[in-house]
Amino acid sequence: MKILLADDDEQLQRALRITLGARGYEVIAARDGAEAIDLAATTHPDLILLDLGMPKVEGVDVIRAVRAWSKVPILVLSGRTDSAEKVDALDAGADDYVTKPFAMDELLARIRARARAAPGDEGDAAEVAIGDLTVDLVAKTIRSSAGGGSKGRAAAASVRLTPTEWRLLELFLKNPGKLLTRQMLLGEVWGPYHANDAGYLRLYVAQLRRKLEPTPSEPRYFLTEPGMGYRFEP
Amino acid sequence: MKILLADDDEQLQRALRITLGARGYEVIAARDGAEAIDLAATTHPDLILLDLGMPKVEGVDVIRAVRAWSKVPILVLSGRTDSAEKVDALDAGADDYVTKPFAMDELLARIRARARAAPGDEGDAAEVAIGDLTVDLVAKTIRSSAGGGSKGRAAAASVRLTPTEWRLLELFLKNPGKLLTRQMLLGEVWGPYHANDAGYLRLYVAQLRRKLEPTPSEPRYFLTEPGMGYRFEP
DNA sequence: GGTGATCCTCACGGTTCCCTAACGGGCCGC
DNA sequence: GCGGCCCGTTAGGGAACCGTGAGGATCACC
Repeated sequence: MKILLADDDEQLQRALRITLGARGYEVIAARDGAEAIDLAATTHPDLILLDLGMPKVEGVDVIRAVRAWSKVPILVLSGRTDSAEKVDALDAGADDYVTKPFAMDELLARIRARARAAPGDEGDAAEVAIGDLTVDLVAKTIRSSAGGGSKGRAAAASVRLTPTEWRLLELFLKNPGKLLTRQMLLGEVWGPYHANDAGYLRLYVAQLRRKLEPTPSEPRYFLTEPGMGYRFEP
Repeated sequence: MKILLADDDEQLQRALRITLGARGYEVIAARDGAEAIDLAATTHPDLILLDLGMPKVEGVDVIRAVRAWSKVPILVLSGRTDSAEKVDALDAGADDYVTKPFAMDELLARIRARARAAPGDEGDAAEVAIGDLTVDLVAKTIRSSAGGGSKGRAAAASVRLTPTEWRLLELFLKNPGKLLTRQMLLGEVWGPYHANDAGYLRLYVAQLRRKLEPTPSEPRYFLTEPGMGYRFEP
């Protein structure tokens, strides 16, 4: 359970880091809005604790930027008690709003509530079949489904994906049949600032096809939707 | 959007009923905990507004009883500010906790946040039927509803829409039965600067008809309103 | 310091899509 | 009957997009 902690208050950040760490959460720290957006994209946290009023990027803009490509729960911390600010943050996509000062056990309970609602990543069916290959998302392995023991090992050795390829493949396999827009794919894999560089995608989709499709020149599983994006069809 | 309002405070209940009703929510009222559990089971609300400290059944027990069989979002209202009570309610399964007195616009924003996170139990409202075809607006797919196995696959494969056609179709499907003027359609699809170029529309409406209507020459779903615009009739 | 893998940039054909233009048919007023 | 208006249809050019290959930049590891 990774939590992205975005707060510029040194003292509060240390206290939260210790408390959350003791509860078994893995804490990633960001000190301004830009860093928060960046880390949200690169580390894929399971929850974001966001302090409004950080330097560089306005808090509501951080929420909007993250929501443009991710549904990760966002819990806002703020010293402001205006209901207008709460409404803005919640409508921008935040899931909860806590005003400082707050009781630590209440914050922890709200974190648990958000984590509970979040779709469990390590749910079921970590294995997906693509043609003659079987992909295991948790073990990060690909083996040949067709019976043979030694042959299977040999095939597994021949199909190896790079980290970026795994991130991309994970997105496809978790959204079978659905259209994934370029914007969404680029945001999830490379971060929100590269949402316009379409060149990356073509290259890595081509590599996935070359490694996973039976006939890469005529894709059957990783389909192109011209002008919109790509689609994984099981 | 149905909201189950469980509150024994007569005055607050009336105020909430009026406010929520004005926002387009359908309000179901319960006056004690037992009635709340009962109505939650029989009416299947989309969200529960629950006041702690109602007679007959303890608030936290209501939460547990509902959570035993449903994941409907529960938003707790309470006059108690103890963090211990908040923790109990949240850990029992509540999704949010608001202390009275509260600002009405904040409550509404929190309701929107909870409603946003709940994508509906199973029936995706994103699917619309047009004749023998079923359109899924989020997955951007069109498949044949009629059972036929191989024929269905073939039809699904043959119906592919371009990005502009999807934008236009989305407008029609989101405004069923309503007249859409040329001005409105052109502005939404091609931007505000092309509001007078009527040529685009004829072309793309024709393509939608050719791809979706059973008999494109005699439209049944995408109707022309001469001199004004078009209308989608489900 | 060398080596290998990974990631990104750049440039080049092929395909798809979008828009322009022109033509035919139904409806209305004259 | 006749001409104008609006709608439906078809064909074609230009632009954007996609697939592919080669090569440099960066980093981990030996």
